[in-house]
Amino acid sequence: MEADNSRTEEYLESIYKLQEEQHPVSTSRLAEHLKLSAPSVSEMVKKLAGKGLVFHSEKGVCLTDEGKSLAKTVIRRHRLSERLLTDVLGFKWDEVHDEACRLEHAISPEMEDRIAESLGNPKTCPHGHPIPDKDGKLIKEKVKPLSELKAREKGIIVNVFEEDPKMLKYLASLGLIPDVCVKVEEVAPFGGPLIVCVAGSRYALGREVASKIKVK
Amino acid sequence: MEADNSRTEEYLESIYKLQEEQHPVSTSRLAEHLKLSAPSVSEMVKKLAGKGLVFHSEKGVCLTDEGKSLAKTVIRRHRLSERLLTDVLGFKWDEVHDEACRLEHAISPEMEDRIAESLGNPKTCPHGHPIPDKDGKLIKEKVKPLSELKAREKGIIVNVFEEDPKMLKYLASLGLIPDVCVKVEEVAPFGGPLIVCVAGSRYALGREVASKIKVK
DNA sequence: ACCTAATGTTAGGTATACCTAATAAAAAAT
DNA sequence: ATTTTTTATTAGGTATACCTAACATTAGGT
Repeated sequence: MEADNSRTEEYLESIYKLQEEQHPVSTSRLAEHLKLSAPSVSEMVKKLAGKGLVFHSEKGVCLTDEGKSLAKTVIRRHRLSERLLTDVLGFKWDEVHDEACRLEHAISPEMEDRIAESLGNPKTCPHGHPIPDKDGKLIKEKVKPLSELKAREKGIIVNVFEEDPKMLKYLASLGLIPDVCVKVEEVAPFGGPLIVCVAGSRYALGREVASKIKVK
Repeated sequence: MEADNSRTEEYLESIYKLQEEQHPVSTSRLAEHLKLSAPSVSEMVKKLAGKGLVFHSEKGVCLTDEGKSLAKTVIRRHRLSERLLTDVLGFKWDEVHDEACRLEHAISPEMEDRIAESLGNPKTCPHGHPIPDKDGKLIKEKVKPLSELKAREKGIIVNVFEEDPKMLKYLASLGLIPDVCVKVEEVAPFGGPLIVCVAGSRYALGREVASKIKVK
């Protein structure tokens, strides 16, 4: 009876992402991230636990090995989809997130393989996030937020922790995309903006924004 | 609340296809095609009627203009997906149907446009069926089944009315794919096989199979 | 220690899309 | 003309995944 796993996949993906920020994931954070009510999430988490994909620790929800593996598969499909959308179909990096959110649940293991192969096994998505390989291995580079650089320090953008299309469009317009070198010229005091230099141009960048740009 | 139209799309697509063979579509034919029980279909059809996508005529279910238009959109997405899968991702024509059945519901109007553009606005799917254009126009070539050709007659394969992967694989192995010229050498009597000539080779082909190959 | 605020779960309810069993109506066969 | 078969629908039921309202539990703040 052709199970529809898309809700399960969506939950696991969210749990995985939240858990990277802060380990055991609370129901409320998960509900907020999924834009669902707390009871809905509470109930669904119980079902996921019943399927052996998550378990309840003291402080919140944790993925089991199987759950983590499935989550990584979904993330792999999401990021491969994004690459397909940009590299083959000519989408801009600010247009791909929502599309990929739908595609990730419609991709078979075979298609996953073929996309990866056709694109030359890309290591990252257009936003610079690592694409887990078939075995779930993924290379996390050691990065820090651009906002933590001091005046006169340089860094290379690794990834951008942002999904809002408007913000992404803005960042691209400044040339703030992965693999680009940024130099912090000045850091305004009292949480003020950073003056950064990208490809010869200078821009003032809010702390909030800068904290989402990860550099090495 | 982000409606999930995939079931609606699936029904409309089926109705459209069946209606091409025989105009008003009976509930039972539809149920058989969708592999669902008759009551399920009966109920769903009522809902589709409520949404103004189909209506009940004397003899069966008919698509409204809106329903037909939506059906063609789904078919366009299905066939564009198939082309993407073969032309870009290296799938064989016998591997694409099921993949496309899932993809067709995950494709936005924007993605539809980009696929079409990237592939140079293809006119047909890998099986030779026409891809409706954005306005729902589609060019149906005048064809007849290969099985209706007489001895010594020639034809060019336009499309193959078959979804079974095994059969498609077999046909491809004989070179029986769109745009190929076939000559019927002999027609065995009493509904027996046809002896056909394709690219210099001769094969015996059952009537059943030959009837699914449409030529011009 | 006590009250407030945040967090989590029960309880009860909705919509969607499926099912089987039974019934009604229409078409085909005898 | 009557029986049989096919076709369609109604009735009643299931699973999934969502909801609000109410209650319970835990954590801080003073």
